[in-house]
Amino acid sequence: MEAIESSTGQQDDRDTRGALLRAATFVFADRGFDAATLREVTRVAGANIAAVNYHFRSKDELLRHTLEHCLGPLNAARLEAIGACEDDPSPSLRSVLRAIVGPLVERSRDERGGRAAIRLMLQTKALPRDLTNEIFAEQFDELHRRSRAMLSRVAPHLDKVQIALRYEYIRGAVLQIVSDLDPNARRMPGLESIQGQVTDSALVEDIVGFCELGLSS
Amino acid sequence: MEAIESSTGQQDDRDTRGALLRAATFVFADRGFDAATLREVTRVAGANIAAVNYHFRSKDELLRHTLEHCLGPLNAARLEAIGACEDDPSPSLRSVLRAIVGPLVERSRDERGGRAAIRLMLQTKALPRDLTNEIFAEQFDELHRRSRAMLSRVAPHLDKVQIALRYEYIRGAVLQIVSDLDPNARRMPGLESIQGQVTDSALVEDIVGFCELGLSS
DNA sequence: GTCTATAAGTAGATAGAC
DNA sequence: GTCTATCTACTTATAGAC
Repeated sequence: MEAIESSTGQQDDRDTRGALLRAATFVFADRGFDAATLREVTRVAGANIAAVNYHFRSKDELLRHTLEHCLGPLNAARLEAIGACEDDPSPSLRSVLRAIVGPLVERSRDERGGRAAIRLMLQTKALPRDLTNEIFAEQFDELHRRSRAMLSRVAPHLDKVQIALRYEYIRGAVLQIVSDLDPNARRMPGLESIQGQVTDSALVEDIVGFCELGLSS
Repeated sequence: MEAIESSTGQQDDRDTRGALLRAATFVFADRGFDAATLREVTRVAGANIAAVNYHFRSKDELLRHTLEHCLGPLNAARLEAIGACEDDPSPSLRSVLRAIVGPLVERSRDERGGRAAIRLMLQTKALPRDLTNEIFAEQFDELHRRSRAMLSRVAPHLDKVQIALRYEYIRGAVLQIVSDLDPNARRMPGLESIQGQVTDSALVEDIVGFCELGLSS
């Protein structure tokens, strides 16, 4: 019986392997992969130091599984949102932008995996490595391709290069504001009025409004 | 004579202290502060391992001086650009956006310190620490305050919160595209056409155009 | 100012008992 | 599967000769 449960890969509660994944998500996101130690991860997980090398092979392999564990759900939500646009016979620019922006903003507020996923995305952008580049390519290349294709459909006056550039501006704008709103971010003078007051949906609408104008010609 | 030159703080060539600063800029930016070792820095600088603790006190203090060394010139260029707008009796939205975007894009292409400065900014955003937060506050808080004030002047239909949000979107868009164009960034399918062809000035004008529309109402 | 040698600590990984 | 104990390697930092 336990062998069957173990083989599902969805037994992330109570068992050591799942506890290690959740602890690694938190510790890697908080301190960075290089500064994080396996001892810290196992302490948070309530596991023994040797458990990491039993369940995963190495610190690198733990990072791989951790990224897939926390980026997978985020990616799935974003793909579903874009998929809904693709199924819409007459999508609007605004609805496509909501699909691109919404899932990121909403999940970034989630204490569990969402916020950590954002931090790990920023870390990977700031410190590219072969291991993480590979994982991010698997996770996000299809999403970005389909997102750009949808943007092209609803903004047909822009050519391929313009779409690619502006899609990056949109991604950058979202990541910037979402990381500003992270409770761990440094207190920026002039942003205090934002850092606690803006609701998710208001923020999404504001970003979408900005980007809609930016794509309007 | 040498004592006078040493006291100017501008003797970054030939001497060990300057070589260490330049090497640290490169190594910290490339591998990240935590993964970088002082042995690697001193090897690149052609100096001895003990030189770091003689010229700086510790790895942390080397980081502090390195950040000030490479963020200072970038910050000065950005402050000068905003200052020119402030002196303009009737500045345009476009000229203010150029002042915000231009120096970052232009310097990001500089192999020497500019590209490293961008990478270090991204790392600090992704991995906030007391030490770096403190330095970034000293370096950039005034710049951001004055940039937002100028945006308010040329976009008077937006209130303080809207200005603060949209200033973050602008910063995010610039940092995103600039880090995409870093030769060390991962090869993103769909961005190949951009990663080698767009000129600095064309890129600045494109970002400025996008943001100008985004601020237009 | 620069070097060698080394101290003192901690990292990831593993062997082997249970 | 989980634990203790330990191995090997590498880190920052420093003492002291030159």
